Amino acid sequence: MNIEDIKKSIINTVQKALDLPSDFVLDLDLPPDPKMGDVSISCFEIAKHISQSPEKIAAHISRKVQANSIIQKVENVGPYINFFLKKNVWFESVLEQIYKQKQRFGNIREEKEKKIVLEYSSPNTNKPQHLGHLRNNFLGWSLAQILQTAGHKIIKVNLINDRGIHICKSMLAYQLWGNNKTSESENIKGDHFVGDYYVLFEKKVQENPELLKKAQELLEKWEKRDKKTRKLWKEMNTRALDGINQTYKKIGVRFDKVYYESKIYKRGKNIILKALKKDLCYVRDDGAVEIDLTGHGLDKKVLLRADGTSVYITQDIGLSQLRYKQFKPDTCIYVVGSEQDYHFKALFKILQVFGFEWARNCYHLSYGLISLPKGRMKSREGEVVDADDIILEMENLAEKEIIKRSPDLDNNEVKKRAEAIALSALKFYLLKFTPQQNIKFNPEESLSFEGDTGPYVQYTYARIQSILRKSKLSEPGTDSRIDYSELGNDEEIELLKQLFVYQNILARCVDEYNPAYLCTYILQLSQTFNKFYHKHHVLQAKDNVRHARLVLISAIAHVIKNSLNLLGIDVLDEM
RNA sequence: CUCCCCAUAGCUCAAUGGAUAGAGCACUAGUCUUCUAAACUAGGUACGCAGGUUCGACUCCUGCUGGGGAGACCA
Repeated sequence: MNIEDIKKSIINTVQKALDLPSDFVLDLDLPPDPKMGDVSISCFEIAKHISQSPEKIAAHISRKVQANSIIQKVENVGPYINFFLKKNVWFESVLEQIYKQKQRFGNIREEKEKKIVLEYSSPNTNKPQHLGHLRNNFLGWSLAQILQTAGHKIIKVNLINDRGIHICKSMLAYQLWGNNKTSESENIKGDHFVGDYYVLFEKKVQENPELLKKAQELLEKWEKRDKKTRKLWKEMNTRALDGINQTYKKIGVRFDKVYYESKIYKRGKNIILKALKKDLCYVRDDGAVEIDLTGHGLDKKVLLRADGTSVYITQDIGLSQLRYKQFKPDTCIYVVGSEQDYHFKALFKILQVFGFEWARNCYHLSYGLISLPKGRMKSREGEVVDADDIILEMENLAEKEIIKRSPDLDNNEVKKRAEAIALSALKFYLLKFTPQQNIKFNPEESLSFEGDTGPYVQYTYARIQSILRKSKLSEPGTDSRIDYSELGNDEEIELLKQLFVYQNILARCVDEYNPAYLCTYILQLSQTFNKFYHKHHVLQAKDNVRHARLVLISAIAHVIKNSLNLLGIDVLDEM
């Protein structure tokens, strides 16, 4: 018997007791107080269906439902039916299912498996990534992992914004003040090297507005494929990308397909010209091509400049169509910050107006901005929390903590653990917020390894592994000798309940594109385990209890590992 | 001026329209000769304001106040 069978069986007893149609949807809840029961069903929906008071229905069912192979007893509290389950059956079902399914545990196959193009990251090649990009990268990666558990095929896509006025700004600054330095000669990571010139440009342009014109001239030269300009562009771009890719590697983020704006930016133009012929948009008096979206609750939007060149949205129109042709996905998800909410509303609407039906299945996963105590992050002024810097800072902190605890540890092992712990703290910190929520960055909180943090969960996992190692049963298996009726104290029941609902949590993450539910969940699971740990012994318990508890904690470890991996976080066997 | 997002404890965040609104941080006092104290235990405080829908609202709707973002031939 598995978890699904148990749920169905409980629901079925209620359906039968009331002669409800078998497709009548009933959901199981957890009662607020464990003393009330193990699982519950509320009667409000049933009451609507059979026009009786929910209290009467609950009372009726609690009298009528008999104990069976799963249900111990039934009680009603007002309009709620509370079920007490037979502990041994319940524990055995859940724990053995986890043991059998391992990393597949909790995965729910959607009826229709979809092909999904997931665009995330999309960096500019004129600067290194900062905290906001990390949020994007972590969200995108985690979401890809989570959606895969539902059987969806995910194509992770990156769009490198390697062209445009912002790129020319750093190029111009280098031309003027670079003195032929290189990132190698200065021993600076490529993206930082380029980013420094971008910041320098923005500083100098304050004193000398003429520089902006020069940057625009440079852009024109670039578009005309001027040899010297292209050479400089290629050099600086290669450096910047090299640096960005190093950061990707460090944080464990990958892509299935990478697009370069410089290669595809002209693509949207033809689509717009075709739409023009069909009168879906129009040429303004000054020659620019515009679309009127006021009928759709939006504004007018320029699609092509008077000189025929592309604007930002032009290339997005082109790329979305290109990707549709290449992959024929069921859904496209764009992971992009909330400051572009309007842009994507307009983009999807324009595509629909142009007759691309698939645009209805495009979705902008908008996430909130990160602000610093001083205010908004500003790349152009260098007022940012740099991604590489904060990772390094956290690794150093983690290293200190590790050495404090294990002074004799091998240096390589220290480095390895420090990296895992630092990234865990950072990833967990950024993922535990609901994506839509803005984050007020608090340096101390984010650098912490204690409390509601990734390392806390990792620590819980390491504790379990330590017990399993000492038990000589690193993988306590299903065994007919295991007597699950030995389990049943408050902490054990609470742990089992949480394992029981894991797949519901995961399903919500899939449905709502939201990894944060998993964060909340593993924190709670870890807390409950740590309470159990302090109150009850595993290794010192008598034989049959010990064995059952080993299976329980092993199952918890599996679920923690699964969850952390879905968040892009590695576990450690020792900390 | 218009549109979008947000408002919960001193601070940072949780809470599929349902039972007594939860964590962490900070503060106080405890717990390591016992499976790793990155842990645990005990202390108390909150749904911005005003209406509405509902058997039932932190959750949905309207208005207001306050904060953030957008409405560029920037990306």
